[in-house]
Amino acid sequence: MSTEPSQDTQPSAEHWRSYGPLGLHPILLHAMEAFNEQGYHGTSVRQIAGRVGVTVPALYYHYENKQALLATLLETSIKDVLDRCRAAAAEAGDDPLARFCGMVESIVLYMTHRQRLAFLDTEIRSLEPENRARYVALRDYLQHMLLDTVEAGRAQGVFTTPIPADAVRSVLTMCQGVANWFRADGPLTAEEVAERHVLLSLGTVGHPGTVTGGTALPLARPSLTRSAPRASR
Amino acid sequence: MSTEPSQDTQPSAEHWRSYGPLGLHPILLHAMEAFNEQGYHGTSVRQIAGRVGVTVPALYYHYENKQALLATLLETSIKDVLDRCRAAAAEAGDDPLARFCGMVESIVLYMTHRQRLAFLDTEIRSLEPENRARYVALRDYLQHMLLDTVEAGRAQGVFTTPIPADAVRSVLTMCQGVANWFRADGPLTAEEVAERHVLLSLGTVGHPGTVTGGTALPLARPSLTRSAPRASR
DNA sequence: GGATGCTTAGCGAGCGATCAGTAAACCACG
DNA sequence: CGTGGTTTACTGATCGCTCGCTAAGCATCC
Repeated sequence: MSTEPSQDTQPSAEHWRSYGPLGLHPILLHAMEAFNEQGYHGTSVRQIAGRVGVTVPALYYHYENKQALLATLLETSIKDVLDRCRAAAAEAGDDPLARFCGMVESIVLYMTHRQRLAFLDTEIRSLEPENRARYVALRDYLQHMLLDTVEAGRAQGVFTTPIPADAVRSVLTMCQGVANWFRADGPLTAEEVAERHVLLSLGTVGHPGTVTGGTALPLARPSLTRSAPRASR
Repeated sequence: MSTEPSQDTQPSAEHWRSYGPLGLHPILLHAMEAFNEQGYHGTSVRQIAGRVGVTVPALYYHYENKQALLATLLETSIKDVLDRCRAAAAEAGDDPLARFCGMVESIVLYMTHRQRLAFLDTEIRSLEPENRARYVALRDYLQHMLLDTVEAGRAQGVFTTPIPADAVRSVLTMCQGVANWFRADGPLTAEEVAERHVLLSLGTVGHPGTVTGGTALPLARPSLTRSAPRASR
C-alpha cells in the first residue's frame, strides 16, 4: 500500500543530458498514457486498469485513488526537471550567459525526452488544491532560478531586456510548449530543438550577440538552417 | 434548435482594439465559465444548466449536445482573434515590422480581454476530430500569416532569426500563455501586457533595435519599468 | 393553431470506490 | 527440512451515484 512517489525514474546523480528508460510503475505508466490521450477527467480508472491488464481494485491497492496517480506523476515530473536544471546550472558555473543557456537546454531536453510526463502540465487544473500548491511551488522555484540568472546577466550587460520577469515567464512558456508539438519521428532531434530554443530564448531576454548574428555561442550551426516542423497538437 | 455559432460576439467590422461585452447566449456563457473552472470532461451538463438556472433539456433545445457547446465556443473564439489580427495587419500596411507589432498586439489584447474564451484553447483535445480539424486549420492560418510577415521582415533585414518558423511558433505560444496568468486586477493593464509582449516577441524574432535598446518603436516606455506579476495558474 | 422555449420524469450506461476472499511468496521457529 | 503465520498482490461482485441524453407534455406568444 504505497502512496509514495516510487521514483525509480532517475538516480538524480546522473548527468542532466542522459535519458534512460522511464522506470515508472506499470500503473503509473499506463495512467500517464491515458491522461495524455484523453485528459484526467476523460480517463476512467477502468480504462487505466484495462491498459495495465489488471482489475480495478489492483489500482487501489497500489494508489489511494485516481487523484494520487496524477499527483504522483506530476510531482515526479517537476522534480526531475528541477534536478536536471539545477545540475545544468551547476555545471555552467557562475557565468550568467552559460547558466542561462544550460538551464534552457536542460528544460527543453526534458520536454522532448520526457514529453508524455511534461505534457501532463496541462492537467494541473485537475489537481486538488494541496497537490496543486506543491506542484506550483516547485514550478515557481524553477522560474525564480532562471530569473536570478537573467537578472545577474542584466547587471553584466549580457541581457538587455527591461522586463526580465516577463521575459523569463515567456521563455518558460515557449519551452513548455515544446511538449505539445514535438515528435520524435519529426525533422528535428531533441538536441536540435533544444539548441534552437536556446537561441530563441536568448533573443527573448535580449542577448545582443544573438540578434546581430555575430556571437560566440557554442552552437553547432548547421541544424539551424533546416526547416522547422509544423505545429498540430 | 440552432447549432450555428450564433456569433453576436462582435460585428467584425469594428476596430480590433475595442472590446465590448461578450454578447454570448447565456448557455454558452455559463458553459464557458464552467469549462474554464473544471475543464470540459470535468463539467457536467447538469452543472451548466444549474448555472444558467434552467433544467437540462433546455440546453438540448438550444444546442445539439455538450460537444456542440465547446465547439461553438472555440470556433467563435478563434474566428474573433483571426478577424482582429487581420484588421491589425491591414491597418499596419505593408511594413513587416509594423505588421508584426500590430498582429502581436492584437493577439495579446485578445488573450487579456477575452481571457475566458482564449483559455479554452487548452480544451481542443476534447474536440471531436472534425471540430478539432476546423479549429486547428484556423489556428494554423494565423500562424502562417505571422510567418509570412516575419519572412518578409527577414528579407528586409529587420528580423534576423535564422529559424523564423520556430520563432513564430514560440511567439504564438508565449502570447497564448498570457491567457493562463493574466489577471484584470493585477499590476498590469491589458494594454501594458500587450506592449510588453510586442517587445518580447521582437526579441524572439531577432529585431536588432529591440535588443540594443536604441529603437524607434512607437511604445510608451514608462510601463516597461514597472514590476511584473507572478505566474500562478 | 403552430412555433418557441421550456418542464417533469426517467432511461441505460458508466463512474469512482469498496468489500470479502484468495493464491502465492516469504520467513521465523522447531 | 517442514510448518504455520504474515505479507504482498491481486480478483469477483457490487455499492450508491452521476453521467449524457431523451420522450412527452405544457405554457406563452404571434
